Amino acid sequence: MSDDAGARDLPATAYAILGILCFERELTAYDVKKWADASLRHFYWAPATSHVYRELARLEDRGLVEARGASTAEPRTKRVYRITPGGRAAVARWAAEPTEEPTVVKHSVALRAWLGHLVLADDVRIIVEQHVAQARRRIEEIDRSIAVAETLPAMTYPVAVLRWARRIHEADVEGAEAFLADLVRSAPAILPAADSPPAP
Amino acid sequence: MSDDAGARDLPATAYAILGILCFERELTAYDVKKWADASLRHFYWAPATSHVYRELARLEDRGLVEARGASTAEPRTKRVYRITPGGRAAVARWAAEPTEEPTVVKHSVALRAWLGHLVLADDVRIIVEQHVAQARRRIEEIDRSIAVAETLPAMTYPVAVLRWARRIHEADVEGAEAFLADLVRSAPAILPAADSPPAP
DNA sequence: CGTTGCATGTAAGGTGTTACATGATTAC
DNA sequence: GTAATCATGTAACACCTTACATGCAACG
Repeated sequence: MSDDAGARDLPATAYAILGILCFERELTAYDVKKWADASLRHFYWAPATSHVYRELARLEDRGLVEARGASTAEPRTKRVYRITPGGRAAVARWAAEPTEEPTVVKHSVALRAWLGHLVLADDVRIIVEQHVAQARRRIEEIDRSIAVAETLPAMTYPVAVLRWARRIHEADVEGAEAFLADLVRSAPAILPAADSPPAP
Repeated sequence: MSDDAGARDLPATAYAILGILCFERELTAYDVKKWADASLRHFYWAPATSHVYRELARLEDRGLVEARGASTAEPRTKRVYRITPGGRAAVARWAAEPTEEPTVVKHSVALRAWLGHLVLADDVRIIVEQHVAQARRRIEEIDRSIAVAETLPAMTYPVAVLRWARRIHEADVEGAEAFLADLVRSAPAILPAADSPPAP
């Protein structure tokens, strides 16, 4: 038996939550969710609230986190979680481990645009333009996260990763704009429709 | 009753598969998987093979695709799928529909780098450098997909979207390199360890 | 005194994966 | 003839979400 206790075969999500718990002394499940929304979301994923609760319960079972406050018996009372030495060791081991896991970009607007030949060029333009606006707002959110993190010590890695994520989302905006420029060149007869009267 | 037959509440994945079937007259499940690996993977996702089979069966149930070849009764014989008019209408409707669904970048290397403070700076450097190499290979794959698609007519949208995806993955490489440069600046004492002898 | 934010969960169900089993066809 | 590729699925399970239920605290 090796000494990696309960740390076997956890999904990346579990390590993400464990990772969040490394930045503060203790957090409620609710707090973890807020951290995920503010930071993790931009380069990994934002778990559902209920998922965070379930994941923390599992991590507690495995001894990777421990809770202060109400015991499991009393429902609906505040519970504050803290990472254990075992949890810290597990997440550190995971973080140092090289991976072949490919980066996934799940981009439902790009997927729609990919099917552009099925719809009016104008509809494609609309959804991509909307996406550009949304992606710009996302970049502003990242900037706010960076601004907050920069003021804190011991956040140099998170800040560096948020900057990395920022570049990716900037490229998304640039790519979307280049796509729109392409669209204008390849469908000039359709796109100006809003300005010019329809041909008889 | 509206006439949107069996097209209710399908996940984006189902539309992705339906979309692939719009590009060719007919395809086997195996072919669909290959298309997904070559194209979809770079801006959306690559489904497991078994998933493609299950999804095609569901789409057939709903009348959005139809199969030629062996009937459902005979197992393990070749089945070729084709999109139906209803399927084409459903995917066209979906593609034109604006969405607020945020783009997800699921980047397990960035997640590890985010936790850099838990491990040796050298370990962080190694996994990020490895990722850069992998991301560069990914860009080459995208280039090959673009080269193939460019020779085909009616692939202008897929080509434009692949270029968009290419920008995103290029930004990933640039972001990773900037991260590494940051790392050298903030941890100069640790990083050159490989070249210089350890201090006594 | 009502709304917003904090706070915790359960139940049910859909999505997606891995592991496994099986066989036909093509190319060397 | 045998290896690789084509080709099809099932079973079991893990992951994650939505919908729902509950209640306290602070602010206006």
